[in-house]
Amino acid sequence: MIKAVKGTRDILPPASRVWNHVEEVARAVMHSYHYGEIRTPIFEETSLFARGVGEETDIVSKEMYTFEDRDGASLTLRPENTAGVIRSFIEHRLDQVPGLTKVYYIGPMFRRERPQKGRYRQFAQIGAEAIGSESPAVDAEVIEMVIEILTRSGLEGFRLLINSVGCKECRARYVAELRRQLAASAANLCQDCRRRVETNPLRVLDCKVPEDQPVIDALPSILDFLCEPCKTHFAAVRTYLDDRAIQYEIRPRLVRGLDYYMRTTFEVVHGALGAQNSVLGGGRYDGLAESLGSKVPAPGIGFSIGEDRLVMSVEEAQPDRHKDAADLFIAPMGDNALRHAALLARDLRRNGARVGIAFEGKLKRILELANKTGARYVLIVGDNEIQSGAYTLKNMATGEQESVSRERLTEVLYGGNH
RNA sequence: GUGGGUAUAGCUCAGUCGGUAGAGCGCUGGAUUGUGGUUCCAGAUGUCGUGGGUUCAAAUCCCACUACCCACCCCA
Repeated sequence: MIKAVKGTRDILPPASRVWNHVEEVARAVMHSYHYGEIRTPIFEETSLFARGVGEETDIVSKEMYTFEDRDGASLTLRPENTAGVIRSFIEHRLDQVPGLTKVYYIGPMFRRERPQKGRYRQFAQIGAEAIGSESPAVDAEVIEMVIEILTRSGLEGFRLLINSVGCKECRARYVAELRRQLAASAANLCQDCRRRVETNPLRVLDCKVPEDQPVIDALPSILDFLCEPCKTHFAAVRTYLDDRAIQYEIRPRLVRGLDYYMRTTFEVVHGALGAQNSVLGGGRYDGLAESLGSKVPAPGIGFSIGEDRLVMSVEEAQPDRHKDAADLFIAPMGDNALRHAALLARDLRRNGARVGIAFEGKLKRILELANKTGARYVLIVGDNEIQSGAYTLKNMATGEQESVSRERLTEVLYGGNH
């Protein structure tokens, strides 16, 4: 039997309803913040991610789906979408378009990792980017927007974590200091951390090995190393979040994995996700456009929600809020009735009702089916009903039946008295 | 890439000391000519993950492999 490849999966109805719901909420919220949808290709030149995400990151060094095109070009399935959006921004000279560039995307990303709870090789992200301003007010609005999406999706019990990772200059000073202190206590660190001291000292900060915690606790906070502009920026972000009464926790240890982040970084965590407790991550990336070849500065900030994880968390909160069920299920008695019922179903559907129709089977069987699928009403259409112009409408919850005209049927379905 | 766990019906799982497989749910038909849910009756579905070994005999013991899950690394 051919099965879905490792780390990929089918989203079937009715579970797909939750996905639809989450996406509808996200679109509505982002439209209300005046974001427009951007659709970029699902694969790009490999060099885009190497330069954008960072050559040394795990994503680029060992997780990309890279393949050679027939003409020899190296292409890669996108592992994230910020680099693609910035590429598009530069290519189409969106800096020339009046106002901030505010775009969102929903779609699949690909990383060749070992799958586990909340982690897939093909996964979906809902993300947004606001490009063209360094203002901390934009940071706050982006965070407000993403919190709005989570809340209106029905997510409960999540926590917002924020931090500032500084700019090139102040982070470099901080990293140097970390290296200095960690080198001194390397003997007390786990294998991974000893390696991290060389590769990426910031990662030592969120090491989970208990034995390492004393050393980590003694390390300085990056917030004490921020230069004046970065300090001011972070303070302003916090003020704007306070204005909105958005609850957050400052986590100086919060480091994001992608190289391009600077200044504001944030993350939302939720308990339903196992070891991958992060529902979304985001941050500011002021130098990214230039490093991808933009001749003009294009400071930006964005986030991406792990849609798989959000859906998982929402399901945890409200397991059966989204049921698939027909408003009306039509039971035609015989071939004549089926032809009549088909036209009736079409008209009712055009008016927005969710209508099912039984193409075969005895009435008993059809009622069983309607019952199992949760249909609210069954309409029995037989030759005598067609002739008399009065159908038999059965309320499946109460078992009551009435003889209804076409007008009365419409009234029951759309009249709001049910 | 590393570690641990699991693998028996569509799903969730039981299966004793090695004697050739079961339950619940679901599915199909009937009790009911055009009336569902509850109930009753009947029925179908298995490469016991794959391959090998031990044995008169393997779902069960041994070996290898594969898949899935969880965790590490890292991230959404």
